[in-house]
Amino acid sequence: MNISAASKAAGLPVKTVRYYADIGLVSAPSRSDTGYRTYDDASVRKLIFIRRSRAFGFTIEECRELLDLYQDQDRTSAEVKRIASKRLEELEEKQRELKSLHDELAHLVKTCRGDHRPDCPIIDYLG
Amino acid sequence: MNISAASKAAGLPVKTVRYYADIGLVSAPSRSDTGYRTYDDASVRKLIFIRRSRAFGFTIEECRELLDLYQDQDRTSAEVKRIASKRLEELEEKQRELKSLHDELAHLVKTCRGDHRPDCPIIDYLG
DNA sequence: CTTGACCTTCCAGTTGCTGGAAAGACTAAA
DNA sequence: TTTAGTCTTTCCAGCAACTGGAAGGTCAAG
Repeated sequence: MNISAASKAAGLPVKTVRYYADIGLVSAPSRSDTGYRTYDDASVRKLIFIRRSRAFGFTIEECRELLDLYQDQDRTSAEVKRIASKRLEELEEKQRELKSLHDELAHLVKTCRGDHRPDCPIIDYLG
Repeated sequence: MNISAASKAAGLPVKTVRYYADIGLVSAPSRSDTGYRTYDDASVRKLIFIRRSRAFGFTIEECRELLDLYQDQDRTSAEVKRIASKRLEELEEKQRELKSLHDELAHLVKTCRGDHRPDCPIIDYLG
């Protein structure tokens, strides 16, 4: 499999696939005689794993840990759960932040008349 | 006012205050004989305005527009409202994304035993 | 044989700062 | 007056996680 086939199979841009090997997140793929990267199904599975992990917002470093655990038959689910719980808490914190920002901005937008005149509660609040 | 006094008054790091002038978000401050930046109350008010705008997640470019409107006596509140509404929609979109990620991850974390054994629904889901 | 799609490497840019080095300026105490 | 300590300056590099583009080699179809 050349890189574009692997990228399609993994659902990641070609550039990103190369990037993940550059930073050592996945091991360097083997090369054809002419230097083309060649991928097998196992590599694609790892790329998919990373894509899904990234979708949850895990950092590259966390993806590295998760990938290690994925490939470790002696892993404990406790370790996986620890990493996931940490991310879950971050998501909850982010949700709280977002909600408070949202509610405040929504209130301002609602009270702004949005007409041709200059007076505006949004500007007043910011200034 | 030297830069550190202005930074304290505005609630922004010194580096950030310099940065905002570097990128032309605020105008370059006047300088003392020895080259120290000097700030007045009006500059500080603009910095505070930017800090609050940034807190809502407005990009630097949006802050630029908002600041222009702030300083424009002939602005229309419609223009302000348009920018704020756009941000509000983004916040709502982000909230939806976060909620769906959260719910999915929360479910996985809940169903993971988190013990010494390797089997784990989180890893299963990612892989 | 040519065309066009693919592949390579390398370098730069994105966003919004932040850190650090080297050097000059100011202030207060000894 | 010296000295120490705290400003301040500029400039350059780095963060995260890619993404874009240039210059050039490769491959398959017609």
